[in-house]
Amino acid sequence: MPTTGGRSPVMSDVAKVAGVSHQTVSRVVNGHPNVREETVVRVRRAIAELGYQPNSTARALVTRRTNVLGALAVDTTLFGPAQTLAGIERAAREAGYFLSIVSVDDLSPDGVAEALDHLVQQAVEGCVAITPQRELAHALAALPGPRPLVAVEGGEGAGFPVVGVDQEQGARDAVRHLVGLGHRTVHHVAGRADWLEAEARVHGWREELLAAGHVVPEPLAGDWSPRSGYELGHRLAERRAAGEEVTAVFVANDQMAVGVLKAFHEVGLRVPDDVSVVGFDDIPESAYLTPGLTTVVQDFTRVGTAALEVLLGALESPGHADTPVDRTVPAVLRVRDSSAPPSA
Amino acid sequence: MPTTGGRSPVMSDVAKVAGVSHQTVSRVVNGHPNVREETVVRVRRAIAELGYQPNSTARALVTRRTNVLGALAVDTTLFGPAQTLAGIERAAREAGYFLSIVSVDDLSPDGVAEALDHLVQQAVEGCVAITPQRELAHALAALPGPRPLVAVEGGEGAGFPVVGVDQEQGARDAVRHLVGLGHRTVHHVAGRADWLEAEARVHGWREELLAAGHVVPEPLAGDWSPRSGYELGHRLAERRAAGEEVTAVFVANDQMAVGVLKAFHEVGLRVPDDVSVVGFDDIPESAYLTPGLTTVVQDFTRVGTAALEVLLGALESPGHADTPVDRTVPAVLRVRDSSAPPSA
DNA sequence: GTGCAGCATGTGAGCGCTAACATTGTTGCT
DNA sequence: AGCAACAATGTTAGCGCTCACATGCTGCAC
Repeated sequence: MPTTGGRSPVMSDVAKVAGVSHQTVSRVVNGHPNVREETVVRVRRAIAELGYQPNSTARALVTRRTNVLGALAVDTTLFGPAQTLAGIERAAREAGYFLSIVSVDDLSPDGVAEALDHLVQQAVEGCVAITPQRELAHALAALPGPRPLVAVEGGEGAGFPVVGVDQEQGARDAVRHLVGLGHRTVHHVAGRADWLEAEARVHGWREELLAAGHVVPEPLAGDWSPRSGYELGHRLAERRAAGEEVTAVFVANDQMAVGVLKAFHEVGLRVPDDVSVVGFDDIPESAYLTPGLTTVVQDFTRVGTAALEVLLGALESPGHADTPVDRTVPAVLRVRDSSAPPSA
Repeated sequence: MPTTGGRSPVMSDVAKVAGVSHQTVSRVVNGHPNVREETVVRVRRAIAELGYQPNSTARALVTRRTNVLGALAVDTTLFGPAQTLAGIERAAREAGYFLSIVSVDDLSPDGVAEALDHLVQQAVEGCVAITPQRELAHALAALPGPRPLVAVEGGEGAGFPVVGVDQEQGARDAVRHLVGLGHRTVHHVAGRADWLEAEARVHGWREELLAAGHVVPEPLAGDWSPRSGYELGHRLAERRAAGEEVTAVFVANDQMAVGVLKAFHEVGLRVPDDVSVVGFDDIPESAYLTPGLTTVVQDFTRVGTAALEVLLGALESPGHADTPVDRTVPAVLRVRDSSAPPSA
């Protein structure tokens, strides 16, 4: 058995064993035509014998293609971003790319710049950025960074394509559902004010209420966490106790809805008998809460896939990079037990 | 202003502008000593002027260090793996490494081999594998793949270090808590049978029950999902209706506990008055369920950090690779409202 | 003055690969 | 027969960088 003296075999080692030139080995490895079938077999055998692995670094140096895509993520402990990331990862792998991930916790321009730099240093060929916060989207648009870049969930008009779920439509569907059940107004527990998704949901909620000719109550500002939902749920209960009409609540995400449900339960408010509750996200637990939570489903996997599609498109035809195409995935209302007509 | 004729500037461009040799530029970039202060300044200025970015590929080719670590993840839509991954990512970045992620959905040897190959192709310097399933851990041990490798949450004795939470201790704490409250036995809704964590929790539960001299009921096999918790919750209620003593349940994760809670609620079983429920994971919702869920907290971030620590250790002293050190992070019981002494 | 550290810098080679061109031998067509 | 086209292979150069070594130069001891 031939040896390469301790170091891992390189192309010329294979060439020697197969009795050809290193270039022929390269041709076989890269599937070029015009190599005699018998030669291919010989080279393949030599590769197997030596356990040769092409050196992707050397290849990248000469081809100027690293085959690496970057992903900029925010808090991946949240349901949505984590799901989206998973979708991106799968799509990237299927397209033959590696995916390098950097998550950014520090939203200041410096923090974002550092994260982007990390990606640039790695010479990624393109990048998907999950940018649900306004601040992040702005920083991204202002900073130099990897290009082409596709934004997910926010940052319209910043000069790069944006892919995301139609938040506003989802919110309107939720409100329309409640109004359709006969509620004369719908309260809103909003997500973090600096999140674009929160803003879009507030907007959709308000517009739909306005369109229906209903009163628009003051929204309550939450932060996505169950805790804030719990606190605001109590606030809502107080409003009701004070005589305000509180028969339906649209909560900006399911985690906060969990808190709202608990608060209502504590003060003896029954859902949906006394108050209807509609959430957003459809986390796995939602169907099994008590009562089962009516919510708006976001297909995060599809968002991830779509984002990668757009990115790959930009990679293939760099000319089109200036004409950002926004891709929107529809949100779908899933009705369960937490929403019902108002009692009398 | 000097130009590089369209192409991005390389080291020799900087050298020309600064009036030094490319090697001196290299020294400045890499912070070598023995460069005159004035020269450093000149080179720095030239770098800034040209917007020079060192080519990491070329550097990697000659140094044989890619600065990339790999992460093999399973279903990142689950709470635990996603959290762990986030911890790994952060630790990797802080240590100056890039992190390339590949998630494996196909647990067959072929699927795992493909995922590993993806990492090897990329010439990662080391790899963290999240391996909660027995099958995955086995495939990993049998297959050639990136080395050094650190396993998270499973795969003891396979020849590489393992980092994880002490599942068994967590389970025992949960059971001891319930037994301490006066329950004469504790039922168990288990996780997916092919998961090592599920197995460890079953084991801990059984041992603790045995140690307390109590009856060990037949565990119910779930699959981590709220749905299975719901179904098995009903099964448990039937057992109770049939006269069996069901006053306490240890559920292998919080998501299933959500389903159990719903099932109990449907049949009029009050928690904790009629039955105590203890979960595992402490997902963000747990504190805000009704009632607040007593559960076992796993510090996933710490697991991720610890895994990377072990990996970096192995990277620095390859000699020690043969003496796998297992690192275990303790689990902590968090008592809330869903557990109480049995009634009468 | 000579010798020899030691600092500051330059020179050359080569990492492992692919692209471009050069070189054969083989075919087909006039 | 003669020449073009093409298939199969080899040869050379170079991607952008770092390493090892070579070269000057200063300063200081003898």
